[in-house]
Amino acid sequence: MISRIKELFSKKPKVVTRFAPSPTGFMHIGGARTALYAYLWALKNNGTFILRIEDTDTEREVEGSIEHIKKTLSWLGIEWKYGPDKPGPFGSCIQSERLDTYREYAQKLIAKGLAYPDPYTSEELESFRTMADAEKRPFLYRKHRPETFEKWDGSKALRFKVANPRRMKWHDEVRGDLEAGEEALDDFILIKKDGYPTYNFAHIIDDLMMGVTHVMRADEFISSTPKFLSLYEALEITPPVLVTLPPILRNDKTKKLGKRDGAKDILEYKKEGFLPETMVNFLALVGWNPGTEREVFNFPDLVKAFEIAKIHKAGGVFNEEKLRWMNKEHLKLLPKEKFVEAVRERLSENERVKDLGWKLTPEVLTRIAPVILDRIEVYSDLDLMIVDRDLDYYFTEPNYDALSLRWKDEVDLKGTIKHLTFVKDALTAVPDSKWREGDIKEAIWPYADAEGRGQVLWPLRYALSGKDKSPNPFTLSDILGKETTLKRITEALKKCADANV
RNA sequence: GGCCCUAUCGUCUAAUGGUUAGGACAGAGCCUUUUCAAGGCUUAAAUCAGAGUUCGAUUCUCUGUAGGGUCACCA
Repeated sequence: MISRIKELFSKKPKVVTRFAPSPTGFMHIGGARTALYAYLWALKNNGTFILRIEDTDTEREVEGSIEHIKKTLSWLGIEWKYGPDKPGPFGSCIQSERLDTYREYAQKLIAKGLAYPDPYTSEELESFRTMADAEKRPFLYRKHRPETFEKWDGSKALRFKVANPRRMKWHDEVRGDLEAGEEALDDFILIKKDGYPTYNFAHIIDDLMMGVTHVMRADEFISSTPKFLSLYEALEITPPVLVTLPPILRNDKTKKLGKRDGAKDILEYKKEGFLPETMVNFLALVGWNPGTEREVFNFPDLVKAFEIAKIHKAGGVFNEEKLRWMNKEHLKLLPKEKFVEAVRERLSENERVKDLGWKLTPEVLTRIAPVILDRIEVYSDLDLMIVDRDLDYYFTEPNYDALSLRWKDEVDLKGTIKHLTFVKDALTAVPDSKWREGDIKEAIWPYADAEGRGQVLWPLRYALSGKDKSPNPFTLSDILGKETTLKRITEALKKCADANV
C-alpha cells in the first residue's frame, strides 16, 4: 500500500523498458543482448519490461518468429509484463494490431500541416536517389518536396514534413552529447502505402503510449535519431532517455556480427548444452562491465551490478572460447542434483546411449558426476565422450580381449599378474564402509610406489576401464563400487592367465 | 561522397592527469597426476599515429589514420 502511494506521488516516472524485435526469424546474440539490458534495467529499478512485436514489414515477416522469440527470452529467464500474449492498458503489444493508433496520430500531424502524401512513384524516387548518388551528396527527399499537398486518402504513402531542418543536439546516456547536421533530417515516411506505419513512426507512438522511459538499442540508430527528435518535437512530447548499445562485432572486427557471419540462433546454444545463466552472464559482459575484476555473476548479482553508466561505447567480439570457459564456471556452481538431472537428460537423448543400454540411474550418475564435471565444459561434450567411448567405463564391461593382446605385446605378463593379484587382495581387504577414493589409494599406494607406479597402476587402469585414457584408477574404483571393481580385476587376471598359457 | 560514431595485450576488458598499465579467455612453460583432462603456479603479450595543454598524458584538445554506422514505402 505504502509503495503504491509512493509510486503514485513519486515525481520520477517508473522505469519502463522494452525490447521490440521484428518477427523476421530467429533471435541472435545482438537481439538477446539488447533484450537483456532492457530487462536488467527494468528489474534493477523495480520497473516494467515490455516485449513489443514490430511486425510492420509484412514482406520480411517469418512465420513462427514470435513463438521463437518468446521461447528464446523464456529460456534466458527474461519475463515480460506485457507482450504479444499479454496486452497492456495501452492495448496490444503487436504493432499490426495497433494500426488505428498510428492513423490517429498521423491525422494529428496532418491537421498540424506536418504530414502529407508522397506524390512520387518509386521509379521517380529511385531516379532522385541515383542523381544524388552521382553528385556524391546524400539523398534528401525534402529537396523534392511538393509545393502543395493533396489530401491524404491512404492510397499514397504519408510523409512527415520536417518543419525546421537544422543542426540537432541531444544526449545519449552512453555516448554522451551527440549532434548531427541538418542533412540528417529529412521527410521520412510515417505510413506506407500498404497502411502499415514505418519503424520510425510506430516505435515513437508506441513508446509514448506504453510509457517507455528508456530506449535501448544498437548504434545503427544513432544516425536516424535526429529524425526521431524532429518527430518528438512535432508531437510535442518529451523523448525518453536514449541508451545506445555498442555493436557486437564479427571475429575479424571488420563488421557487425550478422546472421550471415554465423551469428547463431540463441537456441542453438541451448541445444549445444550451454546453461542459460552462462548466456545471460556472458551476454551482459559483451558491452558492459561492472568495473571490477569479477566476471562470473548469478542473475541477482547481475541485476545489482548493472549500470547504464558502465555500458561501453566501443564494439566487441563475442568470444565463444571464453563462453565455454564461463559455462564450466556456471556448471561448477550448479546444485549437484540439477547437474545430474541435466546430464541424465542429455545422455538419454543420445541414440548411442540407448544402444549401449547404459543404466542412467540417479545413483550411478550422482556417483560419477564429479568426474564428468571435471571433463566437460558444455553438455554437448558428453556426446563426444560417448562417441570416443570415454564414458563406457562407467556403464559397461571393459574389452578384456583387446587388453590381453596389448599386455602380451607390451607388458611383462607375469609382473602384471603379480601386481593385479596384490591389488585385488589389497582392495578386497578394504571394508565397504571405507570404499572411498582416498582409502582405496591408501591401500595400494605404498606397494605401487615401491614396485613402480606405472607398472602397477597402468594395468589397474586397464582392468577397470579397458582404456588408456580415463580418470585415475582410484576415482574409477570409487565410482564403480567395490563389487564391480573386484569383478573386473578378477576377469582381467583371468585373461592374463589365458594369455600366459 | 555527406553526416555521424568508435579506437588499451590475439580476444573480452580494468584504471586514471602521476600505476612496474591490472584481470580474464586463448597461448607458452613448470608442478601435480600412470596417461589425457581437470587443478595449481609462472610467463609472454596492449594504451592507433603525430602535434598541443601540463611538472607529468593512455586519460584533456586538435589533426591524421583505421574501422564501423547511416543517407529505404527495413527495422
